[in-house]
Amino acid sequence: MKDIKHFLRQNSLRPTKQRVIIANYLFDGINKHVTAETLSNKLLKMKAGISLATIYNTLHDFYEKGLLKKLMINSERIYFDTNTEHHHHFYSKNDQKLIDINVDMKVSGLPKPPKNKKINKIEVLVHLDN
Amino acid sequence: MKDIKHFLRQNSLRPTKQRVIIANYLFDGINKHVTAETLSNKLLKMKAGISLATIYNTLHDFYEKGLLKKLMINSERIYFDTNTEHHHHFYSKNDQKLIDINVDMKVSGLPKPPKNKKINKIEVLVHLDN
DNA sequence: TCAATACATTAGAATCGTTCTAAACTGATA
DNA sequence: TATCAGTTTAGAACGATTCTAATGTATTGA
Ligand SMILES: [Mn+2]
Ligand SMILES: [Mn+2]
Ligand SMILES: [Zn+2]
Ligand SMILES: [Zn+2]
Repeated sequence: MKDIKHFLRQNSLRPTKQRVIIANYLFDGINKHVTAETLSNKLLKMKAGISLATIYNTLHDFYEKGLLKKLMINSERIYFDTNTEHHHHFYSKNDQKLIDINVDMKVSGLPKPPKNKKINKIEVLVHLDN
Repeated sequence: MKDIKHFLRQNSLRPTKQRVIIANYLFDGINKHVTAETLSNKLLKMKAGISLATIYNTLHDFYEKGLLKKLMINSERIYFDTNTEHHHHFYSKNDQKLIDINVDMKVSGLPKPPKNKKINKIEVLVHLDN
């Protein structure tokens, strides 16, 4: 992303020092799956001393503006996904890693949803061994 | 289940008062999705004064013996499923409820897994609106 | 330019589901 | 029935996340 400050402003987010650093990292063109912890570690390596509270705040702010997707994969932590298109994932529990599945998959044989409910979205999670 | 004590013994679990009550409820022939909290509430209504610690212990003991499946649907709580067959779910975030999808669904167009990894299982979660 | 102010950052406390600890209890066995 | 391994339990601890409230900063309009 060339002009992160402009990008943040466009999304009604003040381009603070912290948000610029985080947005520069997250939206560098390479899709990422981060947790508060993995992001914090990455920022520490970059010598960016951003508090955990701000990391949580920023992830949620970005999420609220639709810049990130939330993935509820396991009960231990929340993943945020920079790929906001509808897509599926490989998940390796072993190395706690997600990999995007961008090809168009089809689910067939789906039964009707229960009365008065309608399908919002279908999520396929492919668990990997090892 | 007719003989819960025998059933527990068969699974190398001592048929204690608490386990018998919980197993009688969980394995009554109707598949269930419970959390520690929903199970605790149900047991309270049945006037069974079983501590939360025991509820957690028992759910995990049953899980370890393969009598329950664990479902990591969201980051707020762990669901245990009495249906241990491979199957999929409708999930209503709104009423925090899971519904089994027992029909045989097919996922087509799945790409190859990454090098050195193989597919363990495919889980389809159908999110319901409302 | 520069207050005034609305918004953002932060350390640390609080929350909450879950796990751990260690003392009391009980089912299995002889 | 005594023994003891396995179980239950209250309450403490844990860990991810959220909250609080004090401090800092981006924005803006005079
Ligand atoms: Mn939890
Ligand atoms: Mn969490
Ligand atoms: Zn993704
Ligand atoms: Zn199920």
